[in-house]
Amino acid sequence: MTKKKDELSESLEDYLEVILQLEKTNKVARVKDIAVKMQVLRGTVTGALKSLAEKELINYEPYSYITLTPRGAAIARDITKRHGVLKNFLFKVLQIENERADAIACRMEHAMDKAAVERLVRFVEFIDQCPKTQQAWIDSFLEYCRTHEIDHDKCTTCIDRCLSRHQADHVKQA
Amino acid sequence: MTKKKDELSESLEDYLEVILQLEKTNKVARVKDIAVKMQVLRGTVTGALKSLAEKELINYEPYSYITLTPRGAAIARDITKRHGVLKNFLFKVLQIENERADAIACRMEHAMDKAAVERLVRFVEFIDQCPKTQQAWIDSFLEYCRTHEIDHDKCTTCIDRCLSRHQADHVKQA
DNA sequence: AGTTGGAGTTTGGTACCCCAAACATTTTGA
DNA sequence: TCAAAATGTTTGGGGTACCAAACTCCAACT
Repeated sequence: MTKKKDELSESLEDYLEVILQLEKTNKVARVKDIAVKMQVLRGTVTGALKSLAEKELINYEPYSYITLTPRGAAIARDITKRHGVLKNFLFKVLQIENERADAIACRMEHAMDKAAVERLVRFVEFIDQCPKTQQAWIDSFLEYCRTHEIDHDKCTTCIDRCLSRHQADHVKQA
Repeated sequence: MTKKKDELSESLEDYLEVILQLEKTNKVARVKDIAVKMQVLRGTVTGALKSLAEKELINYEPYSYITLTPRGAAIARDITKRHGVLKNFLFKVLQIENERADAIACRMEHAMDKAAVERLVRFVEFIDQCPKTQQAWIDSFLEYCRTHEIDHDKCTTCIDRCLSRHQADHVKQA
């Protein structure tokens, strides 16, 4: 039926993301604001809006406000989620500087399919919940980035600490 | 001087990557083979080659073989490295199925800057070397993906095993 | 109400990347 | 050696995405 031409270009995905963001902060999205966020001229925005309207992802009448349709909003939320997940991984785990993490996430978010995003969510969750990793392990990673080596003499105490922490946490909950 | 217009499009980056790959396996790159790998018609390849030749990234004479210039080869190797790192992470760590990991890596590789790639390399290295993670931890992650929860009762023994393994490895090397 | 300036749109142009199909060259193998 | 076959190139056309600048609309202010 619909073949597979439901596919949006990366650019249009970005527009949806920005529109959602503007709806949240400003109630409605205006061409000028979209243009600023997308770093593009207003004329370019008009073109993109027509395209999105054709696909029934936004409600658009010339000279009027722009709102997302339910389908558009769903896609926008999905993309925003990807963005958040990726940025979180880049920033919190890989410890890439905030702005840059955001910029990279913005480009990477279009490359992953649903399953991959889901996997990454689980992965970050797992780091956060497995007693062997958590923040202590991420801190060790930062150390490793500086020194480029692991001091195996320290590992025993590190693992011991990990065990104590786990037992403490475990007792707290019991 | 050169401002920042050294920037290659994602598409041209892909062409360089493919040409490098073909140079390795076939000694030289031919238009038809590039077309197959890029999933594009031969005519499209010719256009891309002209573009790359203009930027002095390949040696190109009509109807003749194609080779990378030193600059082109350097870029191609860089992109190939990104691709490998990403695929490795997606496949080995996130355990995304081989083909799909490759396809996603192929799209993500253009989004990361040098520092981010470096970080990811270190990250995978670190997982592989830190006694608290390594393959055992990755296996636990897979388990977590299935169950969506951590069985904290098992953590103590898991950490104990980790300690033993580390001590065994450490002794081996001493 | 009339004017004016900001917001939105249109138009014409560029660049990229692709396809289809006609065309040119090289390779091949009979 | 000399035509097919395979390979490579050109041409014309389509889609997207952008800019610059002319233009239209609307709303605010006097």
